[in-house]
Amino acid sequence: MTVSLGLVNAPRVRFAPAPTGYLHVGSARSALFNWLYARGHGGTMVLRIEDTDASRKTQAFVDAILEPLRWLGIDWDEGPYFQSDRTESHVCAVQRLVRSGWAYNCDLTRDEIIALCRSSGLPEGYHGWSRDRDVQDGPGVVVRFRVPNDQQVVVNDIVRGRVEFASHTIEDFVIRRGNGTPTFHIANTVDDHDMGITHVIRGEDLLNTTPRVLLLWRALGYGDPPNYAHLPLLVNAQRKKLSKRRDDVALGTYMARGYLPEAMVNALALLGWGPRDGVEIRPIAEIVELFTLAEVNRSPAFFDIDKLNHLNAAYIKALRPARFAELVEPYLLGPDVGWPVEAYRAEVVEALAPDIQQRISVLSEAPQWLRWLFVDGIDSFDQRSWTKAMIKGRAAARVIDEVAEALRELDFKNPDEIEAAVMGVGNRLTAELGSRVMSQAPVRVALTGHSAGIPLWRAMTLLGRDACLARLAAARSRLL
RNA sequence: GCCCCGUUCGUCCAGCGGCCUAGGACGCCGGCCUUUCACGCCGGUAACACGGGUUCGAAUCCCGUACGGGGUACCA
Repeated sequence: MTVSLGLVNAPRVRFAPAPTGYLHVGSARSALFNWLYARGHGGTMVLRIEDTDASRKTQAFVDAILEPLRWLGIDWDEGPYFQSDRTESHVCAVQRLVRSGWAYNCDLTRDEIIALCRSSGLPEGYHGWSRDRDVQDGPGVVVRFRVPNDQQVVVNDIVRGRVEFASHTIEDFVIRRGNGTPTFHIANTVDDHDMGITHVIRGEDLLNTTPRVLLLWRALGYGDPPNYAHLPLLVNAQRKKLSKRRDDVALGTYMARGYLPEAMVNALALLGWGPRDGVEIRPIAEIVELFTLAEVNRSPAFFDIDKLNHLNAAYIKALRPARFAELVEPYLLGPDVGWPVEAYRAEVVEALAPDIQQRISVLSEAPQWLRWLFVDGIDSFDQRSWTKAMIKGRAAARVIDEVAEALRELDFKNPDEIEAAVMGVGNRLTAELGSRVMSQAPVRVALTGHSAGIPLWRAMTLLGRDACLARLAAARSRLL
């Protein structure tokens, strides 16, 4: 391998996901930490798809990884390379190991291995059974690595420090399957070497495989191995490693729900690491600057959706109205949004943007705050809101009648006039009836179907006089 | 079983031998603002797993125990 002199110290990292059909938040975090390290050190980020069996080298599987990475803004300088394209090199390495005596053939099945353990009284496992049997290669015959008997294999982990493994606890693992394909260990070793990887940054679940790679590395005469950094796992509320089945781990679902990539990346960066100054919400450029691998935690982190929501809400609030309107549009034009697409008006959404931005934490919550604006009339009232404002609220019918009367006079250009009219009714009735009458509540429910919403006067200006009067009348008729 | 890793508020993070009466953030609770809901602001709740060392001094270093997790495949 040749390395140009000026770049000798520039690190090369790699993100090496298996194509499983989607990108996992844990993988995304690994990708991010690799990326942070590379970007912070003028390094190179290599993307390598670990499709050892090649059956998953399809555009769909690859896109399922690349698209979320691009969305997050995690870019790469080389690749994607495909492990399946490099099978020849891997097999070559296996052959070299066989020739040099570091690896040998084995034709034992799982059952035979178990039987051997039983009959010899050894604990279950592979005890070098075929080491000296001189098995001939052929179909179904695997190649195993001859793990040295009494050696300490040391992993100098940037995150965890020195981790030692006694080689006798590692069994002679398979490096080439019975069908001739290389396994993860050998492929990884050869690829990391050939690609000049200087730092392997990945999840702690791979820590135990590292001594094997180190052993292979040495047997292959590769020289100094890469540096390793094993990140703490991301776990669920039960403190188990995030799993596809149990947990909500696909990046795509977060994308779809309306999390902003900036917020997602910011949140991911805070899992297993934190800036010393305690400032959590900050631009990625600053995180790149502050991030160091040695500061990464050693204990598992729970991926807390509440925290994510908080970050996302903060990022949404910070959006300029025009930008917010642009980003939220797909959510307001969705199929089950509840109003016809023709009703949608982008300029109104932009005008209301600040009102919506402060009320939602994910973009997909936007429609519920704007429904009243785009529907033809209120077809369903929120039950609790109706009960409170119309039934329990005092004098709802009179409020509606008098507000409608007052509104007829207005041109609806000025929200202040509308406010004065509605509040005037409330104050008048309060004086007349001798106890507080809230005029805003029934009006709001009549016009929007809900007791919670954006400032009423603004909403009414947008609705216009005719719509307001019609909705007031419709609600009023339900009160009889 | 064996191997490896870990353990600071419910959660995430800070703390790298004295600045700790342990700090920030999320959540939760209370208050202020407000004739809606929010936002914002103010305040509160709540943690160094346990036991031994080392040291003048330990959340910080060492050992052990407990608990949690990961790995233990012809998955990666």
